[in-house]
Amino acid sequence: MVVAMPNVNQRRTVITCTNCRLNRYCLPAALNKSNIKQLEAIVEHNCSYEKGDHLYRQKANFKSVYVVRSGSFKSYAIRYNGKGRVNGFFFPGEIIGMDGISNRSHINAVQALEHAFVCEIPFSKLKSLSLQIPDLQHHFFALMGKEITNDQEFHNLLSSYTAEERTAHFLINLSSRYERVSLSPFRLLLPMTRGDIGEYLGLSLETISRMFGKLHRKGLIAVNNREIELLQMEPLLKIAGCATK
Amino acid sequence: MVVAMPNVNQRRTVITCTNCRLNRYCLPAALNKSNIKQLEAIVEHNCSYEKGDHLYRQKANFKSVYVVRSGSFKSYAIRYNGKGRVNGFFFPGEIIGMDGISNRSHINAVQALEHAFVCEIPFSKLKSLSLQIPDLQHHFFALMGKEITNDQEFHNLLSSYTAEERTAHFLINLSSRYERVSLSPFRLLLPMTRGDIGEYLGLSLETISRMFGKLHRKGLIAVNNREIELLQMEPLLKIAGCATK
DNA sequence: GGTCAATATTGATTTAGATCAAATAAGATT
DNA sequence: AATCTTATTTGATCTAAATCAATATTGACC
Repeated sequence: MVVAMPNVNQRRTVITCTNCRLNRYCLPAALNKSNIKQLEAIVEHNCSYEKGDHLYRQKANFKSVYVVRSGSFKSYAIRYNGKGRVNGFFFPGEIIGMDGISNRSHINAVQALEHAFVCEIPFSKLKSLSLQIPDLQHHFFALMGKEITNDQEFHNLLSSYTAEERTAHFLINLSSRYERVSLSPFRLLLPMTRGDIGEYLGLSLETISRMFGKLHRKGLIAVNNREIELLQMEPLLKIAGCATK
Repeated sequence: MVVAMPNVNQRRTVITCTNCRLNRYCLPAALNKSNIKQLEAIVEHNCSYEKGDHLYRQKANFKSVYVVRSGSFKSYAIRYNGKGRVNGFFFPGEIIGMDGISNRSHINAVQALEHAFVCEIPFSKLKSLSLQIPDLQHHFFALMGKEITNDQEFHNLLSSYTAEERTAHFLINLSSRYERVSLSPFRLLLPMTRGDIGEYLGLSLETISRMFGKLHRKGLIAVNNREIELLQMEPLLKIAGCATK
């Protein structure tokens, strides 16, 4: 089995925000030491999930947001007419669960793509703490804002990009998210299937496979099943519609 | 000229949140009377915009969020490669500007589709006030959460709906937003062009025109230029992929 | 190691919607 | 009212990606 996201926090010591290797990318990033202690107190650390386990299901009551500590997840929604599937992937340091804030129940289901750990943050406690710690409130507004801008940029992608452009964008996006948590940005181990990627990008799984082939033939990537190597970033960035600078 | 959104607040009296006819759908909805007074104090009421005026442009500094009081707006983004266009429409009672929260500058431009008034709420003041008024913080989290779930549902639409389904969904969505502010949910006066709708839905303007024709031929809507009448809601809801309950 | 199920690739064919191209129609400007 | 511009409709043609179909590969499980 390919383990895309190495499980980096398996030591036996008690894990806290203070000693977590992801604390620079997570909520503590915005806080001073004493505030971090306060945050730590409301967080349930290191909840474990096996591949295929659900973090939550569609329409589940919303009570917490979650931060991925290791492993990865996909979120998906199926409407009553059967339409719509994967709408997000989550990697270490990223927050899951904002789809439940507005009406107290999740519109998506979230499932582990591999063995994974998350930290659970009860939202009511997070809100209370945010009233006391302005930096925390500010940071959480910023995180939600980031989610909004990401989703809107994705709207552009789905409404105006070709299959090749979407595929390149997907790889570039993954690359920068891997890099953020000190994983190689050039050698991507994908935890999801071609089918998952296709649903996410609004393409068929066959098209994903073909686009990987096309980018490979152009010499921009190397493909070995779930392992994708990015060989030439500049042209990839260009195809992906990202400013290269 | 078709005036889609009648300007409902043109009286000469001083306009405040307390006497605004939209206060049930806006931030004050979550607040008690004394809190509303506090909110009122930080809001710049009734800024006026003519058709084509920009509320802000891409990359403009973020300082405020805005609530539409009357009229309507579209938001759009153009990437450096020229791809991507309209990504949102805004009607009375709706909030504009969340695309600037995460990194202090707007990723979209927002332009008035007709003569319009907005209220401007400086975000730093809103954040400070939210620290004092838990209900306000809660409500703003909910509003941002709503934006997130809307965007994600739109992801599903763009990745799995046919042209006809998207068009029906668009009309149904508009209908419910019009109804929310006491406008007719069955007689929609569209302030935007077919081209705007096409960009928004990831379709060509010709396809929008054809889909309006198709829904008309099925007897579900009547089309008279920018005026669309919804004649049969049940089948429309079905095509739009909405549970009819 | 061998079997099975899930996943991925590759090719052939089809199709939904884009694009190209006029012809109208509506609004704006004089 | 007359002109000009912008928006809309409708038809003909083209094409990107879906779908259908057949292998091939990989990983999971006895």
